[in-house]
Parts: sequence; C-alpha cells; structure tokens
Amino acid sequence: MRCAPNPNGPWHIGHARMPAVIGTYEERYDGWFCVRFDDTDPETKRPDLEAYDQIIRDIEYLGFEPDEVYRASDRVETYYDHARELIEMDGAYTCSCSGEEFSELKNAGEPCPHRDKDRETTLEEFDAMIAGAYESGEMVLRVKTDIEHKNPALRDWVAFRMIDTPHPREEAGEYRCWPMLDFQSGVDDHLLEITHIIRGIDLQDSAKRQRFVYDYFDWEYPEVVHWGHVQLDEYDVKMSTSRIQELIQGGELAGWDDPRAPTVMSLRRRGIRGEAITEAMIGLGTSTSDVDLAMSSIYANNRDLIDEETDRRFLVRDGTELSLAGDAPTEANPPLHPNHEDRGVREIPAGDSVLLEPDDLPAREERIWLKGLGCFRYTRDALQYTGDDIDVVRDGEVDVIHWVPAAESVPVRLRTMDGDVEGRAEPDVADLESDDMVQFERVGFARIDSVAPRATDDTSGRSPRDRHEDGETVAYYAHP
RNA sequence: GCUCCGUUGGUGUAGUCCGGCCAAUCAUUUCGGCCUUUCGAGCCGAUGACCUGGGUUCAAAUCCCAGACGGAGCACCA
Repeated sequence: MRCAPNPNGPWHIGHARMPAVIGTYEERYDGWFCVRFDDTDPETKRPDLEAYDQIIRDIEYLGFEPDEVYRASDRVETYYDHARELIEMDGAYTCSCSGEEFSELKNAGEPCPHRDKDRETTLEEFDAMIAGAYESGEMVLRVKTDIEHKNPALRDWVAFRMIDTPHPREEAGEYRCWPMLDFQSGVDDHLLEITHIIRGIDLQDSAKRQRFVYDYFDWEYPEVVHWGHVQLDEYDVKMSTSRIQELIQGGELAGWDDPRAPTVMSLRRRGIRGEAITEAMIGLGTSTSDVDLAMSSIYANNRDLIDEETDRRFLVRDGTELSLAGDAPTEANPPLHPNHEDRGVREIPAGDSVLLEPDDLPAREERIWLKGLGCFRYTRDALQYTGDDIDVVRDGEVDVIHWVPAAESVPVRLRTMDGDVEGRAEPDVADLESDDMVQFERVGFARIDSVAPRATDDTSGRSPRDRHEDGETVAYYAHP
C-alpha cells in the first residue's frame, strides 16, 4: 500500500482519508505501507518544503507510522532508466508538437509525424531532454499507446516534459526533464511492489494509461480502487488547499489551524483525536461516488474517546449579571465528573451575584436551579434563594442551568467555528494547563490552548482581583 | 461533444460480483423515555431508504435494457 501525497501545502480534512484507510487496511491485513511524495512538478504544483514534514506529522497524529518514506524527486534517475528501456522497446517517442497541434491530431485519431521516428533518434533526443537542451514546451516524450483508442484520454500521453523552474529541494534542483505523474507513479508502484492502490476518482483514466506501460514491461497492474470526493458539512470554507491558502493570505483566516478552516491542523488544535477522524473516514468506505462526511460523526467518535476522562467545568458565554439574595449557600461543589465521584469536587464561591447565559435568563417570578447551588426565584431584579429541594427539578417544574460567580470567575475566549466567543469560567479553570480537555457543562467539549498567568506569577504587585484582567484563558471549542 | 464511473433512510455505510436466509446491517442525526444536585454527556427506545420505467425469473436492492440525476476525465497538474 502507498499513500502518495503531493506536498504542496498542509492537509485539509479530506486528505486524512488517505492514511486513515490505507493505514487501517495495512494493520488489518498485516501489510506494508509507505508514503511517497509525488513531487514531480516544481512549477504548477510547486512543493512546499515544510509540507513534507507536516504531512508526516499529520499521518502520525491520525495514528499511523509509515514503514518507509520516499520522494519521487530522489528517484528521477530511475524514471530515466525506465524511459530508456521503454524507448528500446519502441514504446515511446520524442515529440516536438505544440500541445494544441497534438491535441487536434489526437482528437482526430491521427498519429503525429514524430510517431515513427527510429528509436536511436528518440534516445538521442531524450538524452538531450535530460541534459536540459530544450526549454519548457519544446520537447516531450510520449508513450506509444493506441492513437485510435476510443477513449481520447488514453492516446499517446506525455511521460516526460521540460520544466525550466528548478525544484525547491536542493537535491533535485538540477533536473529539468521531469516525469508526469502517470509515468512516475506507474513505475514506482511496480518497483515498490505495491499490491493495492487506493486513490481518487480523478485518477481513473490514469490506471488505464499506466496499463500501457505495464504491458510493455510485462508487469502486473496492482489492484486499484478509486473513491469519490469527500465533502464536509458545517464549514463555510471550501475544502481546497488553494482556497484556504487564499483566505489565510487575505487575512480572513488566522492560519491553517484556525477553527474555521477545514484542516487537519485545526481539528488537532480543537482537541479532536486523530483516531476520531480516522474512524469517521473508515466509516465512509471507498465508494466511488462522492460522499458527504458529517462532522457530527467525527464528534461522536471523539466523545467516545474523551468523555470519561474529561472533567466538567462551568463556562458562561456572553453573561448577564444577576445578584443573589436570601440565605443561599456560599459555595457550590459539583463533581469534577459525575461518573467518577472519586475525582473530587470543584469549589465555586457563589459571591453576591452570578452570570447567566442569555438563553437561560428566567422570566419574572420564574424559578431556576443553579446547578450545584440550589433553587432561586427571579424577583425584584435579584435571584431570591427559595430553599426548594431537588424534587422540584425531578418533577420537571424547574430547569437546571449553569452559572459562574460574577466576581471570581475568569475570562475565557472560546474559539469556535463561528468565530470567537467571550465568556467567563469558574475560577478553577485558571489552574488548567494548555492541552487539557474540559467539558463546559451544557456548552460542550473544549481544549485549553493557553492559560492566563496566575496571580503568583504576577510580579507587578497588582491585587489578586486585577489578575483576571491580565489576560484570558483561550480555549478551542471541540464539539457538543 | 467524446470516454469512463456511480445512484440504498436527513447523512454515511453493509448487502449487488455468486438472485431467495433483505418486510434490508451498522453508525450518526432527529424525536421520545430513563439516569444523574439532574451534563447539548451517558443508557434505552422510536421514526426513517433500495433513482424511474420496462424485461428475465417461482423469486430482483441484487441480472438485462432504456431513461433521469450526479461525478470524473479528454493537460507539457497532481
């Protein structure tokens, strides 16, 4: 098996399907799998030097480790050797037709004048291509297929062409004669003993083109599966490397890991495990029609993975302050995790007033249950403690809502797919560390990205009360 | 225009090659119930699909033909 990415940028979520499926099958059938960077176009699909490592990191995050890593740009001499062999077999010819000229002949099913060149001339001209004697567009090497084939896409396709722009990898900077994907990947799949190819529907004709080369060499073509495109719901941004790049450059996205970007990096930053993505991709199967991947399926997988170990906290978004009145408890002690009492409880001082989310604000004279604290009735601009016991909740008379103390809560910026949300969280949230996962009750799961400095770290001498304004804790929203 | 390929509930998927055990699997979504000082969580349950029309057959999601719809390719991109 092989995963053959084009290293021209960081991965979007659709790319994750490749290692997810290939890696899973590799494990399931005790196979072997490599990553092969098919970086044979220094110009229009110009490789991004950082993308090579980034892609490997993404694959590891998704849960897989390639047995081997190759770069096509290291193997150019091999492709030259096979091209020469093909020429010896009279299976290829050099052609100086312009693209347009050839296209007309091809569509008419007619051979171009270069087609029956003798192999010595072709060999000479091909060596001149390798030596860089031609400029871009002047000369190509074509595979001799069937010029009358009923599918015009298969007729005498280009195997090598000239590219003036040097390859960004120094090791490959001198090459000017580059193989096309169909030739390079066809030869490599055989040489690397790939038994099964899984790739996109856009390469369906490639398989047919490559078979001509395989036939010349008398090789056996691997089993091949072509799958359709993946589309994602929930994103406004189109899943395309170039589109995301544009938005980043235009400043509309903060970077590849912006929560609004449909990228592997952004899911990672939100605290979604690679395994959750992998499982969702496996669930899509390899059908050849286009598929819509529901983000909810990734979320559901992730929830299964993290729910038990993730502690609970309160976060109030866009809070409205209401003062407390009556003989209410001064502190709430809800459990860190309702299924794991042994982890202990939280300590949330109630203070004089609390913040509630807009949707949770009670109507006049209505009762609400502040979770962990008790029952209150909204009277005379304050929440009056009623002393009702939990039965009122059981009977369905009173809704349970979450809250934070107005004074002792800490500011949190929650970064979501719909933009940033300002909120305030219970005080203990300041004790979390980056990379911790948390479930903000009734809001959802989030990954702590950075934590505001603590008062003890503060050497400026300000009072503890001010410390909350020093900075805010930043969390990335994962999912409900 | 030419050449390929596909179409199962809201979404994805199994089954299609080798017709019957498929009044169609699993997951997710939605809805309902249960649990929990009472979670947009968890548990349980429910709703919900074979693109259309012909044909073959005792029997069709499955085979054949036609149509509709969708996708991909026809690059000196990958």
